[in-house]
Amino acid sequence: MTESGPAGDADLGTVFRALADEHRRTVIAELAADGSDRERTCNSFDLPVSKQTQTHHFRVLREAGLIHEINYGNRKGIRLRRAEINRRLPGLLDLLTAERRGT
Amino acid sequence: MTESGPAGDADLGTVFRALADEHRRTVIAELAADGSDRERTCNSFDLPVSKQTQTHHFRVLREAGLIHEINYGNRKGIRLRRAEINRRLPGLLDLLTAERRGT
DNA sequence: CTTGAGGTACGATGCAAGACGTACCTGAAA
DNA sequence: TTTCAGGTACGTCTTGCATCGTACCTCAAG
Repeated sequence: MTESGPAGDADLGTVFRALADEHRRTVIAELAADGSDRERTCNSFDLPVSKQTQTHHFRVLREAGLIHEINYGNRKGIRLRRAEINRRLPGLLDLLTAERRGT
Repeated sequence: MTESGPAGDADLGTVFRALADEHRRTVIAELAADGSDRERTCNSFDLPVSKQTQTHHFRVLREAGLIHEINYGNRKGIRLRRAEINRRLPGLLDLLTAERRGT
């Protein structure tokens, strides 16, 4: 239900708003930098915020269509929607990885 | 004197925050779509907000390093910083023009 | 079954941001 | 010089959002 974003109704404003936050940008940049696209846990990003706030951030990223969230009940898997992003917003991930590398 | 943004200290968060607003995104998209890069007036964008709010929006765009504002005293010229943007944030303008064309 | 770590739901809070009203400045044209 | 449209400055209102506290849920491991 309601898979919005790059793979759905792709609102560029929603995507930019999602990526305006440094924590969320860090998450996507890390995912984008790892070419293996393996599933990661929310915890593995070491965000310096409470878990409630993390829930919030990952939800924003999901609603922007940037990630998939796989629910296992008591834990959650995160996966970058690389293909959809590159198809609908080509160049976006490059911007993020470039910033992270300190261009 | 504080030329921030793509041509200066390029904070991607500031740029995304600037482009998260639909009015500002419209401005940049229109500028990007016009290859002639001619100078335009603030009025020529027909933003459905008051002139005070327009002043605000153009300031945000300037502080994000996306436009130049040429002050003539009682009127103002707007110019896209295309070269700097394409150098520091390649692909960004394409994302905006693509959205506007209804990709 | 109990425990505990990972997650969510809901509410509260503090702050940033969009929008406008009023007042004022600037310069071209009448 | 008077007028007036274009812009700015400042204050205010309202909305959105990042953050956290409290409470509850879920499942795997004892």
